[in-house]
Amino acid sequence: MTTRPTQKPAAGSGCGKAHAKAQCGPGRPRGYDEHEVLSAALQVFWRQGYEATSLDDLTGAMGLSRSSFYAAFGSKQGVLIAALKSYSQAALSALRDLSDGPANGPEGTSVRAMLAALADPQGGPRGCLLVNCITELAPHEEEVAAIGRKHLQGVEDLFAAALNRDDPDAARDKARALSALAIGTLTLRKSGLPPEQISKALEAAEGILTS
Amino acid sequence: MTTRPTQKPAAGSGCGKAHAKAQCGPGRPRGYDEHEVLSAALQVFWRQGYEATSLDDLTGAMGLSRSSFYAAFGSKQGVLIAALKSYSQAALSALRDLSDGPANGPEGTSVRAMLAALADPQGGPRGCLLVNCITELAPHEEEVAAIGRKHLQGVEDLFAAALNRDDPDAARDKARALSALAIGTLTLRKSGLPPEQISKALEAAEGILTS
DNA sequence: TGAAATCTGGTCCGCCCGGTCCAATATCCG
DNA sequence: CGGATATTGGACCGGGCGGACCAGATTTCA
Repeated sequence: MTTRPTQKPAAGSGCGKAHAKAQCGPGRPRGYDEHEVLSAALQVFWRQGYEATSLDDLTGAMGLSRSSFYAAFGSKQGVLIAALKSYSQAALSALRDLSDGPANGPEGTSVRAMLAALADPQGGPRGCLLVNCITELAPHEEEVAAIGRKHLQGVEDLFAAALNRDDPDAARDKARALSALAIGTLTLRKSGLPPEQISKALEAAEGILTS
Repeated sequence: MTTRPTQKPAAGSGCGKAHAKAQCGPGRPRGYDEHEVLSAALQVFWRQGYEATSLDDLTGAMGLSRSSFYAAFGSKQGVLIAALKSYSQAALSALRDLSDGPANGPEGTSVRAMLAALADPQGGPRGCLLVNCITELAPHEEEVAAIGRKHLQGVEDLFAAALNRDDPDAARDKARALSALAIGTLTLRKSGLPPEQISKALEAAEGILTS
C-alpha cells in the first residue's frame, strides 16, 4: 500500500515479460539459461503434477530465486503454460519426423511408429505431460484446455496425413481413434501394466488400420 | 503433550475404524448415512481432483464436522480410498450388466455397449474418477495404483469375456486395446472434443473387433 | 439412574502455500 | 565515471492447509 511508483515488472513493464531474449535497455543481464530453467520446471510438473508441485519445488529445481522466477514467468500457472507450449512443440516436431520419415516403407509403417512413440511402452509411469495436465486441469483452466486441444488436434492431423486414405472423413475418424488408443495406453502403463503387454495390445489393435 | 490416556480412535481403537455399521459397544449412534457422505466426497473428488480438494471442501459437501470426518475415514487420503473402492464396485457392476445382458443380439453388441458406456460420449468433461486419480496419483500413491490396477483388470476381463473368441490370448490383447481406446476418448472429451466426434471415432475403431 | 462408550461442533496448532516487496548488486550506455 | 536499468537473494505477508484436541450431547447397558 505504499504510494511510491512501484515497478510491477511482471504485468506492466514492457520489457521483462515472458522470457524475452532481446534486451530493452541497459541493465544487468540474466544469469541463467531460459530454456534450461523452463526444461527443469517441465520435469518437475511431469513428475509430480501441477497441484502437488510447490513454488519451492520449482525454484529449487530451476535454480533461481523467487524474484527471478516471478520476473520471468509471472506465476506458477505462467511457468506451466510456458512448459506446456514448449513440450507440445517438441513432441509434435518429433512426431512429424516419424510421420514423414520412412516414406519408402510398407503401408502403415509410419503410423505404427507414431503409435509406438506416443504410447511409449518402454517409458516409465510418468505418461505424457500434456495428457496429465489435461486430466488434472482442463475442466477448470481454460488456457490449459486450449493448449491441450491444439496439441491433440496436431497429433490427429499427423495421423490423418499418415493414413493418406481416399476418404478424408474416414481417415479423420480413424486418426482420432488412434490418438485415443495411444493416450489410453498411457493410463494402463501408469497403473502398472508391463511394457510388453502394451505392445501386444497395440498390435492387436491394428485392425483399425485395415478395416 | 498431555499424559492422560488419549483415545486416538482413528488408528487404534478397535471399533470405529472404516465406516463400520455394526456397533461395538454402547454409545451415541452416528447422525449421518455413511453411503451418502461417501458419495458426496466422491463427487467432490471427481469434480476437482484430489490435490485441488481441501478438507473444507470435503466436510462442507459431506455435511459433517472435522471430528466426524476423521473418526470415520482417518484422513483425506482415507476417504479417497473409500470413494475409489465404492466407485470401482459400482462401475464394474454396471458394466457387467451391459456385458451379459443382451446375449441374443448380434455378435459384438455387448462389446459396443460397454465401449460406449466407458467412453460415455454424452458425459461431461469430468471423465472417469478412477482414471483421473490414476493419472494424478498412481506414480506416488501405491494404494491408489493398486485399486486402479484391479479396476482396469476387471474392465479388461469383462471385455475379454464378451469377445469370447477361440483364442484366449488374442482376446486378452484385444480387450486391453479396447480398454485403452475407451480410456483415451475420455481425455479427448476433456480437452473439448464434441460427443458426436467421439462416437464416430469409436465406430471407426471397430476394425479391432473384426480383425 | 449412573457409568461407560461414542458421536458432534468448535477451536486451536504449526507449517507451508503462492505471492509481494525491498535493498543490494551487476551491467550497459553516454 | 556516473546514472539508468535489470536482476538477485532473502525477508515478509495473509491465508489455508491437514490434523489434533477438547467439552458437551446422546445413547446403551447394568
